[in-house]
Amino acid sequence: MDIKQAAKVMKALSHPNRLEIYLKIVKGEQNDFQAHECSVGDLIESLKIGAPTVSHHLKELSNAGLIMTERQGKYLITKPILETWNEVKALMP
Amino acid sequence: MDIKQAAKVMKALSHPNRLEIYLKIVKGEQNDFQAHECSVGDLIESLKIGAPTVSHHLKELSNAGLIMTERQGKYLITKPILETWNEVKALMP
DNA sequence: TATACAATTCGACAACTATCGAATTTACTA
DNA sequence: TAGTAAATTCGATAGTTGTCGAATTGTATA
Repeated sequence: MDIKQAAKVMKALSHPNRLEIYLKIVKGEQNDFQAHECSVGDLIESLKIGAPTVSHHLKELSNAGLIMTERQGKYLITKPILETWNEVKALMP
Repeated sequence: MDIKQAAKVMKALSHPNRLEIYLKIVKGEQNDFQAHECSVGDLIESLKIGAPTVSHHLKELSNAGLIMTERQGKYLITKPILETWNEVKALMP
C-alpha cells in the first residue's frame, strides 16, 4: 500500500456518514448479521439520509476497497474487507 | 474520540500531499530531527508545491490535532501528536 | 401479469478545497 | 537601518462532492 492509495482509503472514510456506514458494516460482520441487517434501507433509517446518497456512499467505500457488496434477492449484502484497513494501519505510526 | 471527530482526522489525511507531509513529520520525530529538517521550505522542495499550499496543509493537519507547529526564529518546527492517531485506531477495526 | 418494494442512475445544485500569484508579516544579518 | 529570507494571508479559480427529487432497473409475490 503506497501513500496515494492510502490517501484514497482515508478519503473514503473522511465523511461522518460514510465512516458510520463502514463501522456498521464491520460491526454487522462481527455479530454474524443476517442479510437485511445492513441493507440500504436500514442505513437510510439510522442515518436519516436518502437512498441515492446511501447508494453513492456504498460505491465510494467499495471503490476504495473497504467493502464488498452483493445483491441477494431484493436486498444488498455488504461485507467489510478488513485487509484494506490493515494495510493502511501498517503504513501509519 | 467519536465518529465525527475521527472523520475530521481522516479528512486531514485524505489528500496525498497532506498524508505525505504528516508521515514526514512523524518520521522526522523518530529520527530526532533538527529544526530545519521539516520546515516549510523542505516540504516545498520534496513535494513540488508552493509555499502557500504547504502552509495551508500544515494548518489543516494542525486543526485536526495531528501535529503541533511552533515558530523558532525564521523557521517552523513541526511535531506529530501521536495520541490523536492512536484514538482513531482505537475506534477502527 | 400487475403491483409493490429495494436499489441504482441521472441531472442538478450548493458547498467545499487544492492550488497559485501577489502582497504582507516576521525575523535574522550585513 | 536596509536588505534578505521564511512563512502566512488574501483573492481568485478550477475541480470535486454530498445531497436530493425524479426516473429507472431489478426482484419478489399476490
